[in-house]
Amino acid sequence: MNAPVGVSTTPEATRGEQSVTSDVTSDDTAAAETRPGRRSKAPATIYDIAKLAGVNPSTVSRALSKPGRINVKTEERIHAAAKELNYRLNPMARALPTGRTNTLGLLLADITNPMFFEVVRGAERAASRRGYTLILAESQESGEREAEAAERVSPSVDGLVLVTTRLGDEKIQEFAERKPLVVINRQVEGVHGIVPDLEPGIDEALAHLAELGHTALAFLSGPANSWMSRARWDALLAKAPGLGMTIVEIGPGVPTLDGGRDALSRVLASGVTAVLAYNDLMAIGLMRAAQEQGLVVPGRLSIIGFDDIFGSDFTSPQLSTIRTPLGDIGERAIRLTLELIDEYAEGTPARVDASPLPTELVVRGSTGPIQP
Amino acid sequence: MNAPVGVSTTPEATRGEQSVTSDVTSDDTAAAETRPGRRSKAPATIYDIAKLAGVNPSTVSRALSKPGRINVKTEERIHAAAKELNYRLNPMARALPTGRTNTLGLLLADITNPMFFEVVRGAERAASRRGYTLILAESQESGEREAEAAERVSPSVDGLVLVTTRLGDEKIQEFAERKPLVVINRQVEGVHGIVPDLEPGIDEALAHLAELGHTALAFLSGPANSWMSRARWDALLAKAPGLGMTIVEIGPGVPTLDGGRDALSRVLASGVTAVLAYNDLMAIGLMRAAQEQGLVVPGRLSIIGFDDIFGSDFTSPQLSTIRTPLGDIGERAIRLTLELIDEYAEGTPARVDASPLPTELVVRGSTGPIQP
DNA sequence: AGTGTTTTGGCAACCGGTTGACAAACCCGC
DNA sequence: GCGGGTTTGTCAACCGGTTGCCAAAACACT
Repeated sequence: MNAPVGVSTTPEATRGEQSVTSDVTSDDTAAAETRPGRRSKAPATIYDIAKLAGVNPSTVSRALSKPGRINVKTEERIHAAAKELNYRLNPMARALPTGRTNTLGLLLADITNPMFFEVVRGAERAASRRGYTLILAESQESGEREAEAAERVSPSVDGLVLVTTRLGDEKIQEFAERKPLVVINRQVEGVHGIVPDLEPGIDEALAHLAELGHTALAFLSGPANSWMSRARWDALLAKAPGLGMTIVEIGPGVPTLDGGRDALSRVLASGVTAVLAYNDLMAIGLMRAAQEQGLVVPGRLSIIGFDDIFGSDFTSPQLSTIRTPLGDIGERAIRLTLELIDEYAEGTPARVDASPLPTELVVRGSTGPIQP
Repeated sequence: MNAPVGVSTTPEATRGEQSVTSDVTSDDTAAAETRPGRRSKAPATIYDIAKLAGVNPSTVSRALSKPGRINVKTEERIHAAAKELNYRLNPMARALPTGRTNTLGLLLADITNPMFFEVVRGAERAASRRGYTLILAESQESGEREAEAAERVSPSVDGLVLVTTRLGDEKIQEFAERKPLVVINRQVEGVHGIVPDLEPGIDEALAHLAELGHTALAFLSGPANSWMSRARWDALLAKAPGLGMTIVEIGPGVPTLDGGRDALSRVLASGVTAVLAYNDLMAIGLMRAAQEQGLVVPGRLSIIGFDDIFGSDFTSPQLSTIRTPLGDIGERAIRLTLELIDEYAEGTPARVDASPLPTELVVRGSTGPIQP
């Protein structure tokens, strides 16, 4: 009844009224000058270029983004005009009709966690290689804020990467069906995920501890909803008994220095001689707390972290840790996201690179022979 | 001669052909369902809402962004429709006519430097409080890449913050006249800058060292084009002699662990007993190199860093350092940028908060009495 | 010279919002 | 019941690009 039907428009106003003067072969240098006003410069548009080069705006558009589509001579003229006007494309104007922003969102739980350094580096590398810009957002380890951030960022990116997300599976799946999405350090039904291969690192770590004579281990687990914490625990649980070692889980805990500190009393009470912590931050926190109590590491307690973050070799003793190939993970996540975008746009099925991303043990000073 | 003049258009195609069925008071819940297809959901637009609510799109626009402009009854109906369609505004479409993206760019030299943690945190806090989203970009300590990043990010943000930029003054001024721009840790003629007040921290540090008996100091300087490195050196140079101490500059060096390491031989050769490094990373690098040579810190060499970054208390001994209020700096930079944006848009002159951002000495273990 | 084919460039619609201008509808007091 | 002032909602232009369609121009080949 009230649907707007067949509205007719009056003729469109003339967009470019002829600017009589300004001979095309203008006074070269003088052109760029900006007189007084405040921050004057209204950036040049393709319409300005078109006028200057004496062609249609659509021709400018093509000359600039479809090399070869246009006569070489014209193309050159247009490029010259663009340079003269110091033209730069308006990404929003381009995004509107095409729906592509050439931008990817990377959501981190906590910028303050050095774990993300290499992920970001790797991601940035892969993205810029393909001409994409990354936009980083932080969720402060809160699922709610993360959902909000994803919501906010989502409309202006072509794809999303969630790093060690705190979101629930359903929420993730929901986002995944709106946009190409990849999760890092997590596996969710129907969603692409990039996870390291824990096995080699864990095998080495367990062998290393066994060799040092440890038989009673503890795992300091991370947040209860952390997929990766669970994965690490599951792997340890599966392997340790086979080597004749006992292992207990202590946690969950917050994945920070304080989370590690807070676990000390439970660690001591458990009577174990070696601890694997969910991540390096917790390992370091635990180590510092132990040292403050006068306990010597590794004499009294051997400690192993996960990830090999920046700073894990600042401590004394330096931290032994199971290194995760974070840079590769970030890089691969972006590459996969890009594949998904192509798949969505062009129908070419994404090839997913399934080669393993192995972890490895880095032996430093925080592990040692069991006290006689 | 070839200017396009007075083009007339044919009637605009009907945007919304009446979708006969779908009674407005639709089957509530059932509506959201998405059938098969690939990632189907084409997001709802204000046109969809308009159709559903039986009003004009412009009314929808106003209902959504100008509360009060529209009859309460209609507004409610529109909000209901928006909710039902799970509408979310397309930021690009909004940005195009208004020229405002509600987005700010933050350019960092190196994400890997923990110095930026708190800056980013503070900035994020201030930005999101005002409904702005931050875009982080990294320049990897290269002026060229930084210019490129600024160039790339600039068109899609309302303002820019440069943190310890490696750009030249002219380049910075150039960007500043295109967009509201604030620099952190730098002062440039005609550009707004946020810098900490070095004096208190440096005074305390010098007094502390004097008290410990040191009389021969060195400053490990950072990159040659670092304004902040120069500022720190200048302040030290101005103060040290007055306290009866000698001071030499060793540098320039790269502002990383390795930069600090590499300076060791020159430090030892200089015969000083205490060193202030351009930043904590260099200080830690130097300390570690010294310890590897069997030199005891602080016995043989006292070391002070700058900034108090994450991890500066991981070392042993823990690093004494001159703390910079990084979070406040990030926060204030964003607030100022926002003021500049308002000034530009509404002409209300920006009020700049000029209260000092004092540094302070944090005494930990890396400084001690001079060896007898 | 005449016809067929390929290039080249212009036209106008479109992406999804915002906004100035204006007219219709409503409200008011007298 | 009427003039004047407000509200409310519609119209259409606009932001700055992209792109399908098409006609004109250029080129090729008999």
